[in-house]
Amino acid sequence: MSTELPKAYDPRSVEAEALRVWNDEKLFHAEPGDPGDPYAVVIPPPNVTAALHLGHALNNTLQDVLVRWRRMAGDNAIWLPGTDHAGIATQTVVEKRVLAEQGKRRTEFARDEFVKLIQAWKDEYEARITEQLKTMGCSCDWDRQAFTMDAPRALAVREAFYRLFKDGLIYRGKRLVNWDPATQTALADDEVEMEEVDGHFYYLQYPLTDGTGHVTVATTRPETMLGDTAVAINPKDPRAAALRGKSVRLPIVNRVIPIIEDDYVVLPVELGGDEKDPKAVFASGFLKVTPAHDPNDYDLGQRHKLPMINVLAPDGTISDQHGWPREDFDAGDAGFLLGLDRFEARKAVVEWFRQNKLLEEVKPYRHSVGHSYRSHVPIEPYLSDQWYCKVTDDRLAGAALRAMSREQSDSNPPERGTGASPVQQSRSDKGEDRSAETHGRGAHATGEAAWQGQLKFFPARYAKTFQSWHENIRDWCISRQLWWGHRIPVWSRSGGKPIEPATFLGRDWSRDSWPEGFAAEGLRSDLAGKIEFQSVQNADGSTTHFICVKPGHREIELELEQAGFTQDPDVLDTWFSSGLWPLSTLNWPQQTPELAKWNPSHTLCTAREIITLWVSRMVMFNLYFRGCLPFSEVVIHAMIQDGEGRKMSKSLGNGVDPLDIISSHGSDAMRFTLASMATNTQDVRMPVERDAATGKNTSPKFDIGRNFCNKLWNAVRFAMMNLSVASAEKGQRDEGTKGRSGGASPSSSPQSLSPSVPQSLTIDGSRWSLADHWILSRFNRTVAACDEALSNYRFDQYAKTCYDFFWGDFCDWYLEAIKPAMRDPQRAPQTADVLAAVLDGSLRLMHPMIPFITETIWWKLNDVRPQRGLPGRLECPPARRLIKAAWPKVGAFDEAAEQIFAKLQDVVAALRNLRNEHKVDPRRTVSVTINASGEQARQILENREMIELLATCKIEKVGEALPPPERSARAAAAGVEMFVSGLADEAAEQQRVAKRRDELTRQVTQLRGRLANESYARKAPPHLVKQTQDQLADAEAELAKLG
RNA sequence: GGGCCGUUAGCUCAGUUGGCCAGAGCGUCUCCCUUACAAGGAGAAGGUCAUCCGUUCGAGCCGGAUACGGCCCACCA
Repeated sequence: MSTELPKAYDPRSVEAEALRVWNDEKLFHAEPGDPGDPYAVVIPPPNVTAALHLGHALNNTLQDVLVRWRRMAGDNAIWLPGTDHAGIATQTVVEKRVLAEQGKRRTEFARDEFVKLIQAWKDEYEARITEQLKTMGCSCDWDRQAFTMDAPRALAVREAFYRLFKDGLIYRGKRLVNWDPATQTALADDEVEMEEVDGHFYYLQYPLTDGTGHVTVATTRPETMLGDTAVAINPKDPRAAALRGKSVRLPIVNRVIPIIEDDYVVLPVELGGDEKDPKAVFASGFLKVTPAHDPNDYDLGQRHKLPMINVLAPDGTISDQHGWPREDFDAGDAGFLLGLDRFEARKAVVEWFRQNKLLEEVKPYRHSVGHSYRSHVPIEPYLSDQWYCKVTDDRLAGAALRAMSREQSDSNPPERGTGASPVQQSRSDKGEDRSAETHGRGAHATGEAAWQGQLKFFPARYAKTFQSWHENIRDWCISRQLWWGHRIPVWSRSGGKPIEPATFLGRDWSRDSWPEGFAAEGLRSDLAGKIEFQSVQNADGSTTHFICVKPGHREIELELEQAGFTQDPDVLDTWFSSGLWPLSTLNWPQQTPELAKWNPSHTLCTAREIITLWVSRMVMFNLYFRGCLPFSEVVIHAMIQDGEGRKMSKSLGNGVDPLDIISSHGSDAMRFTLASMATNTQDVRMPVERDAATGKNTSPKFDIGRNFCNKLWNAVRFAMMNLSVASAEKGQRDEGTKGRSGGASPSSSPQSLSPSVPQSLTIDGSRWSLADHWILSRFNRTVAACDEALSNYRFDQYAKTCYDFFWGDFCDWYLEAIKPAMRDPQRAPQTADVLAAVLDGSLRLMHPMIPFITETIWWKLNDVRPQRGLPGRLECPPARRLIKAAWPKVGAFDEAAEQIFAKLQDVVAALRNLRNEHKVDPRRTVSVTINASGEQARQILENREMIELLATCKIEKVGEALPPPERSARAAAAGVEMFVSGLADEAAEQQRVAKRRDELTRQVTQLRGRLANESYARKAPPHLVKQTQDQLADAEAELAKLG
């Protein structure tokens, strides 16, 4: 057994070995039957688009801290890992790569062929991500690693879809979606990024059909005029009356469209519009209405029952193949625009108006335009058939709102049915009445009592984000025109294909007319509960039947397909499967013991950007499908920005691989630094440097963690040398006292602590010094502070508490203070008991944050000194592996020892300061005379050894009213006066004294002023007034001594 | 336009219900390779707490306004 440790800590030498042991011994694995309260964390599954960056490292460090902490605290703790297929993001990445490498587009591949390419990418990055997490020391239960598209998760998705479909919470809708013409898919509102662009306002004249003139509409997108079906004017507009009932002839297409009145139309400034509203400034008062290409116009169109004319193809070109009626081409001359891209068409339309003298004006206009977060092209509002999830239903968003902690939500919580709902109702109650009859929360009623008001956010302010999102929620478009994702489990008869045979599944499918609703009328009885229907009336009067098949019934799917039904080609929005994550990772819908044990999980740890995208959906789904919350506490941590304050992201390419940092600083150093950065703030900056030699990124910010690890390592080196010696001696001593187990003294009765702690206070024959009492008390305070910090998810405070205790108290003071005792054979064994116990406790305390180094040291400590602990004072239940060792319990504080020790620290600091100011060589021992009375004199004398060592001095005399020795410098601290003799620098001393006098004078003036203030004396709490008086007295006394 | 967050030392950040001289790490300066640690030790300098007004005996902290920076939502007439 070697106790020799290398002088500098080398993370590489220990991290791999610790990982191997944890892994081989399956120490991250948990079983539902294990003892302890359940504590589960589900990982926010990283996207397989790319490797992890430091933002993920922060996210996962925090989770690992929590899981390791709770595991040590005795919980049955589990951390469920996995990755997300990230639909559009991953497909786009692979499309780009294939185009770059093979020069081929997605459409040149067969669907399953291309999916295989994406699958290969996924395999590669999933492996890299897993490797990164493991190298970071994440104690995930790797036996349960999941992927949002693997078989168990696919089952969960299909089951969820089927149930929502059955309950009327999924419906087919023709709606304006955010269409990305580049990737040709619909985007969720959250996937649209607003960007400021320089555009123009075009003023177009539309002639009135009665030949009495024209109206001028203002638009930034002139090409959409091809789809105009009305011109609107505000009824308050003075011109409205004269135009009532009139119509205009739309240029180019010659369509006759009505002039309608709607107060949505903004009045121009000259007619009373708001000057601050840019719209009013630019408005003409006439609004062209294009229901198929603008969300507001769509609403207007609905209100006025206007036709919708779609003039674009999915790729963003002008097209007559998607709902633009033939008549327009017969009547007008729009043909020349067909096939033009929307931006080319814009120019062509403007040019046409110019040539026909109908272009009144063009003004430059800067405004924000929605762009695809993937392809970065402008979004086109586009009319298309999509699947929607009716999250506006009370069973989803309403339930999520009720789950919120009361004290965190609004101070005046929304009254149900009033406050929050008007917006919601006006949005959701149009044409979505399919689910009315299936409503009812009866089944979840008992559950609701349990979860209502239980969801908490840390920091609490993020509860507002969550709340306002749900109060203003719109139905969620869940279909995506992609190949990478969960295929929508709905089969339909499309394109008027004949059904062969016409009768199957027990009913005649040649009929177009079906009864309303989802009744399974006429079906074969064995199909009950296996399929669900929805029928939709098409614009041409025909009916489309949509059939959702319950998972596990491939034979029905085949039967449908043989009969001419086809499965929907679209896939589900990636958040649909992510939203099921807390359920699906535990293999829901199967009722597994794991599910029963760990759902709800406890804490979700994520970044604020996905509170709405992800957290919301998990809450809604878990409440809906299982009647309980997915987790009760949501921790939103800071986002890591680069040195310029930009978000760290793949697309910006400023991400830093945690493995780079681990190679420059070590995993523990990275984790420590990240934890200490996890404050209550929103963002933290991380200036990054690139190492020219290795090509890897690094940052000096991580030095703090590396230095701390090195300090820990070296403190242990020191302790080991002493413990191994001491334990040998101790063995001999113990033989004389009838075979007590390895130094741990049996707990007789813990001593009550006298206020003045004599140096020789003994427990079971062991003499404990003041420093021993002090460090134990400090340790207990540290445990309490760590518990507090971790319970409140203040990882920075946890890190700082450990840092301050270990470096500031343990290394700087305790280890120094006990050096004389460790050299004294009489005292060494007892002191070693304390040293070993405090070191043991410290390792436990810091393990969740810096697991590798603490685990490694733990093993060495077990070798050198297997039995540790101070019975009744600091219990150290033995454990082979630190990861499974018990979390420390808070013991008694020793106020008296802390007070006295603090005074001695002040005395030492004052002497050191004096030495430095007088430029005394650090190696030179100086002579000190101390003026102190009674109790203080006694304390100084009792701890003389420590003071002399720490201040490199010799205390010559301690007493009352001792005269200052010749040529001595003076210092004051903790109410005692010190003289250091033999200091040559008279000038320095004069300067010091003068400076101190100034300080004191200023202080006295200030304090006198405060006390002279009558209201202060009257209104401030008495103990503060007393304190002020004492301070004044002290300052005046010291000033007097200075002369 | 609505909402949220931030502004504290040269840099990155703490500062708990208002109450000692506003703190830490890095950087800077001085001294020291002392037997755990130079990735270290001892000490020092450095802040009108963004600005203004208010509440209070007392404000970095509470209230109001302004400026700057960032984020979220809404909005492409």
